[in-house]
Amino acid sequence: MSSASQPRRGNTRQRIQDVALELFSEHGYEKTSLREIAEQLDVTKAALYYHFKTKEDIVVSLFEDLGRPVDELIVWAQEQPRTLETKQEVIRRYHESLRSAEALFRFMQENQATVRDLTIGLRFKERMLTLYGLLKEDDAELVDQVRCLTALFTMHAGMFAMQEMEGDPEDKREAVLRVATELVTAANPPGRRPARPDSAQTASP
Amino acid sequence: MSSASQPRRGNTRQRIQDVALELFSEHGYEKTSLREIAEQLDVTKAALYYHFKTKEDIVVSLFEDLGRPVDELIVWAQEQPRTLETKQEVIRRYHESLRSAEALFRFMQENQATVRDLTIGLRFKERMLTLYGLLKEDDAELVDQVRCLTALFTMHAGMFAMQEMEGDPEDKREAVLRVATELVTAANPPGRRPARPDSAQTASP
Amino acid sequence: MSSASQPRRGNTRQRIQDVALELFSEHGYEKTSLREIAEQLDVTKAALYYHFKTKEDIVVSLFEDLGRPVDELIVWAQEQPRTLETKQEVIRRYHESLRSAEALFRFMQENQATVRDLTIGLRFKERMLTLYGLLKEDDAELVDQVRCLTALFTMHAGMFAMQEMEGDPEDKREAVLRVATELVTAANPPGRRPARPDSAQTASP
Amino acid sequence: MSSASQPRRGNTRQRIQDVALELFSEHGYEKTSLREIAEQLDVTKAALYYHFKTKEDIVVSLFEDLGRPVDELIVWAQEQPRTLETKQEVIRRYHESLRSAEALFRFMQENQATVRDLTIGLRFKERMLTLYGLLKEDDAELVDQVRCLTALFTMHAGMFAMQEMEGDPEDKREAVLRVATELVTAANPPGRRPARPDSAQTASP
DNA sequence: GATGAATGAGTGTTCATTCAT
DNA sequence: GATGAATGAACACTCATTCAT
Repeated sequence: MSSASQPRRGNTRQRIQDVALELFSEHGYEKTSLREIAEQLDVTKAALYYHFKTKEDIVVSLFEDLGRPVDELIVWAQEQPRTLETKQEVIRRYHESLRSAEALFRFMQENQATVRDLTIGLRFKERMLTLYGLLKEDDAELVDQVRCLTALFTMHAGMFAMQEMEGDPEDKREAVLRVATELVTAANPPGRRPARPDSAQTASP
Repeated sequence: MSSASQPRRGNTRQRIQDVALELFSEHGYEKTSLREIAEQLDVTKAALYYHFKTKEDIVVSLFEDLGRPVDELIVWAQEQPRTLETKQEVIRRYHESLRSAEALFRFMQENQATVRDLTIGLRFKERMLTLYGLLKEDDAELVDQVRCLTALFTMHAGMFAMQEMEGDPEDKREAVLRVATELVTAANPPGRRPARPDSAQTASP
Repeated sequence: MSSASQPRRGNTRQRIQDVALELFSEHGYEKTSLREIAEQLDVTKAALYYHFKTKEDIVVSLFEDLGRPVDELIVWAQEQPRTLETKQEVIRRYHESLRSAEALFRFMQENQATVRDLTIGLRFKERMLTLYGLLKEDDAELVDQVRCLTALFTMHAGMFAMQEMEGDPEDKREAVLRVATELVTAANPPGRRPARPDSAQTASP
Repeated sequence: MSSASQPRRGNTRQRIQDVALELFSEHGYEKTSLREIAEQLDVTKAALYYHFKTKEDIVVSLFEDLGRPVDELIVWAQEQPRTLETKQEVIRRYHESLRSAEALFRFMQENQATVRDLTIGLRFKERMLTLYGLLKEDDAELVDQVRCLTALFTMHAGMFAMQEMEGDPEDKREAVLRVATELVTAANPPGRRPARPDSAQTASP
C-alpha cells in the first residue's frame, strides 16, 4: 500500500540492477557511469556501493540472476540422451531464455570487447562452448560445426537485428527459431544421411 | 640515407592506424587510450592529433580505408542481375573482404555498442542493410529474411568464434563460406518452391 | 571540537569561491587554472567538481552571490519615482555595492572579452542596461546619455585605476562618487534648463 | 595585375596583424589561438613564426604600429604650453586616434587582465599616466583628478558601449568627445574657482 | 617565405572508489 | 541503508613553440 512516488523499502538492489541493465544495454558498459545510474535512481553513488562492491559486480550479479535459466537448461540437457530431439529442444529453450533476458544478452552481444575483460567473460564463453558441445556431434565435420555455431549466433545477433525490421515481433522470433532449428538439424544427420531441414519444424512431439 | 634512429618518415599516419586498429580490436575502443597508442608508437599524444582530428576520426579513417572493398562490392553487385549466382558471388566476395580487413570487422563486431554512437555506426548499418537487400528477394518470407541476415552474421561472428577452434584456418574459412552460401541459396528458391539447404553446395558454375 | 588537522568542514564551497575570485581577479579567468585553485586550497581538482559543475559555474555562483545587492537595488529603484533624487540614490547605492564586491567587479571589468562569452555575460550586460535606463531620461539627448553611461563606467573603471594613486582610499572613493553624481545630475536637467553640476553634492536631503 | 584570390607577395605580415587584431578583439587574446589565425589566413602556424617571434610579439607589433599616433600626440603635447586649450586639443586628438585604431583599443579595454601580464601592459599604463599627467593640474584636487581619469575612460569604454545604441555613429562619437572635453574643462578651473562643466562646450579656439 | 611533423606542458573534465558519519 | 565530501588516476584534447627541409 506504499505510495508510488516514494522509494520502496528493500528493493533498491533490484532497482539498481534494472536501471544498470537498461543503461548498459543502451549505451554500453564503459559509457554508462555509476553517476548516471545513481542519478536515474535518485540516490547517491555511494548508495550503489552499499549494494555492490564494484561496477563490475553489478554486471556479475545480472549475469548470475538472469543467466540462471541457461545454466539450468545446460544441467537438464546433460542428463538427456544426445538425440536430435534433445538438441532441438535445447535450441527451443535457449531461444526462450534469450527472450526473458533480452537486455542482458543484447548487452553481452554488443559489448563483447568489454565483456571479454570482465570476470564473466570467461564464464560466458564457457557456457557458449558447453551449449555448442551439446549441439554438435563429437566427430562432426567442420561444416556441421559451423552450422551449430551459427545456430547459436543467429539467436543472439539475429534477434536484435530483426528488431528494427517490420513485422510482428512474435513472427520474427519464430522465424529466427526456425532457422536455428534448421541449422542444428542439418548439422545432425541421422546415421550418415543428413536430415532434411524441412522435417525440422518447431513442433514438439 | 636517413639515419636509423629517427623514423621521421611519412608513414606515421599509417602506423597510427595500424597500432590503433590492433589495440581497438584487442581491448576495445573505450579501453584503448590515445596514450597507449602514442606510447606504442613512441610518439607523443599530440602527434596523433597532427594526423587525426579526434580519436573517433581514427576509427573513421580505418573504416574508410579498409572498408572500401566492401563499398566497391556493393557498387558492382548493384549493376548485376539479381540472380542466385550474383548473390552467391556477393557472399564469396564479402567473405574475401572480411579476410583482408579482419581486425576492423572484429572491432566492429565486438564494439557494437560503441560503434553505434560513432559517426560510422550509421554508415556501417546502412552498408549491412544494403548488402542484406542485395541478398534477399523483394517479397521474401520472414524465414528467408532471417536466412539472409544469418548468412551475413555467420561470416562476422562465426569467423572470430572459429578462430579459437582447432583445425586448419583455411578449412574453417571455407566451411563458414559454405554455410553462408547455403543459407543464401535456401533463401532464394527457384520459382515458388524453396530450395533445400542441403542442395546449396558452394559449387561454382 | 574537531581536530585541527582535517578541515573537512562544510565551508569548502565558500573557500573555493574565495580563492577562485581572488585568482580570477588577479590573473584573469583563462590564466587561472583549476589546478592552481585546488592547490591553493590543498584539495584535488576533483573536489572542485564536487561543488561546481564546471569552471564557468564557479563564476556564475560568484556573480549570483555577490551581485545580489545590485539586483535588489534595481528592484528598489523600479518602485521609486524617477526623480533626480532617486537617481542620485541609485548612484550612491551602486557605489556602495561595488565596494562590497570589489574583486568581482574588478574581474568583470578586466575580463570583459572573456565574460562576454560566459553565460553571465548577457546577464551582466542586461543589468547594466537596466541601471542605465534608470538613470537617464526617456527622451534624453545623446550627450546626456553619454553622461549617464560615463557615470556608471567611472565607478567601475575609475575605482580600480584610482587604487594605484596616492591618497586616502576613502577620499578617493568619495571623489569618484561625487563625479558620478555630478554626471547624472547634469544629465537630468530640471524642466528644460540643465542642472548645474555644482548643485549636485552628495549631500542627501 | 595580381589576381585577388592569390596570396599577395610581401603583405603577409600585415595580413597576420589584421586577422590577429580582429580575432583578439572579438574573442579575446587567450581564446584566440594561433591555429585560428593561421587557418583564417590559409597558411600554417609555422608561417606565423617566420614573421613574429611569439604570440605576444604580434600584440606588441600591433601596439607599436597602431599606437604610434598616440605617442606622437604625447610628444606634441609635451612641447605645448599647459593651457586649457592644449588639454582640450589633447582630448580631441586622442579621440581621433582611438577612432583609427578602434579594434586595438577595444582589445586593450576588454582584455585588461591579460594585457597587464604582457610586456605592453606596462607601456600602455605609462602612456595613460602620461596622458593623465598632461590633462590634470599639478596640484589638482582629488575630484579633479577623477574628472581627468574619467575623461580618458569615457573615450575608451564609452565608445564601445555606445556602439550598441541607436543613433548616428558620428553623432555618438561627438557626444562622447563633448563629455570628455567637458570633464577636462571642469577639472581645469581658471584661477582658483572651478569652471562650470556647462561652460565647457566643444568650442574650438 | 613557408611547410610538415612533431613536442611538452598544460587544460578542463570524468571516473570508479572510499570512508566517516 | 544511505549520504556528503573527497581522492587519485586517468582521459581526450589544445596550445605555443621548434626545426629540418
